[in-house]
Amino acid sequence: MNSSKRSEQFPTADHDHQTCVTHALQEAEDFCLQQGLRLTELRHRVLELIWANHQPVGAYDLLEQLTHEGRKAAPPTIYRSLDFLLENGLIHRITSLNAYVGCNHPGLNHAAQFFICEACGQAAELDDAKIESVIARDAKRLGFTVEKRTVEVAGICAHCKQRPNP
Amino acid sequence: MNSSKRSEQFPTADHDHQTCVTHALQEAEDFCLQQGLRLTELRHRVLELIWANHQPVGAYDLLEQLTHEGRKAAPPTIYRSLDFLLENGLIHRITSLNAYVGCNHPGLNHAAQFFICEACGQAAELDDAKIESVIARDAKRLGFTVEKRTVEVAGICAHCKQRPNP
DNA sequence: GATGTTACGTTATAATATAACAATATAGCA
DNA sequence: TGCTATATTGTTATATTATAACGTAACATC
Ligand SMILES: [Zn+2]
Ligand SMILES: [Zn+2]
Ligand SMILES: [Zn+2]
Ligand SMILES: [Zn+2]
Repeated sequence: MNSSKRSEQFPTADHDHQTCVTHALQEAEDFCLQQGLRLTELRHRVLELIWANHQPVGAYDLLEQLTHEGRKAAPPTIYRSLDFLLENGLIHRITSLNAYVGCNHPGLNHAAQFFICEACGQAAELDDAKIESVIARDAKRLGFTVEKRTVEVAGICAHCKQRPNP
Repeated sequence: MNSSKRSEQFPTADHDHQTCVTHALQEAEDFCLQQGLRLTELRHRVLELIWANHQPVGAYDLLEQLTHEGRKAAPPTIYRSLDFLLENGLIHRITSLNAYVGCNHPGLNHAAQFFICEACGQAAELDDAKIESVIARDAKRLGFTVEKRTVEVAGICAHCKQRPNP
């Protein structure tokens, strides 16, 4: 039971991450094919780099990796790919980190909550309907129409609490 | 009933904002006196500028206002004041806007949620224990120790829904 | 008043993101 | 096929937000 319901757990050190990557890329390819979207080589590669691990990664980190691969790349190169991936729900932006992470449920454009470990840098994506309903209730009381939610919780994950130096 | 329980409402156009300002500044002065903190002229002025309205304001906006007042100011000037005000719970940073807004319950270092109107730019600060408890429950399930919460909801406030052009 | 500490001034630079326009690739069609 | 409109990427410059580093001034305590 290493990979079942992984999207509701904090990524563990021993999980089969290659499965995460191939699954995410496959889902992205399927989704884009289905939606008539062009997952170009660049966009595919950026998505792959983002999925290298579960740590949100900065735009300029990605940019550096692209240039090290020999590709001609400038800030707009990476930001345009990020925009495409964001617009189509394939990645999330972690506002509190100015960083980007792969989405566990691509294409849904769903609300998500993130728990981010300050020790190992990993982020867990949750989709807790309860949080959404409480926010919706507050919004209703205020007469407020919700457009975008940002729920990001920083702290220390269970794994890092056990290990002093991750 | 214009100003009662204002902290749980979206700031209305007709509310007596001068009361907000004087109350906030008075509370800040009292708090700093009580805690042995130095609310210097600069810090006091920055706090006052932030409380000019209920719209989160950017650091460089504040900086420009200071320089227009004839004060010698550079980015560190304003960021150091912001740091002081943040550390002592007198203001909040709105991560999704890179902007700063006065705190309704200064000194408590409490968790807060923000509802931010994309039309008028105003932000309402809530302190919904329910949201906190749901987050705490998720954290417990994950074995996650919460350090910092960011809950920011963007959308359209009731007032702006009624008026097409605020 | 000497001394240690805190706050502020000043210059430079880091980190993140976008504007504007040119070149290229792709898709749809004559 | 070749032509044309559109989408994508390349390129250069710049905007926006934030911090590093170091010096000076104010303040407090003795
Ligand atoms: Zn994984
Ligand atoms: Zn961790
Ligand atoms: Zn007010
Ligand atoms: Zn509004």
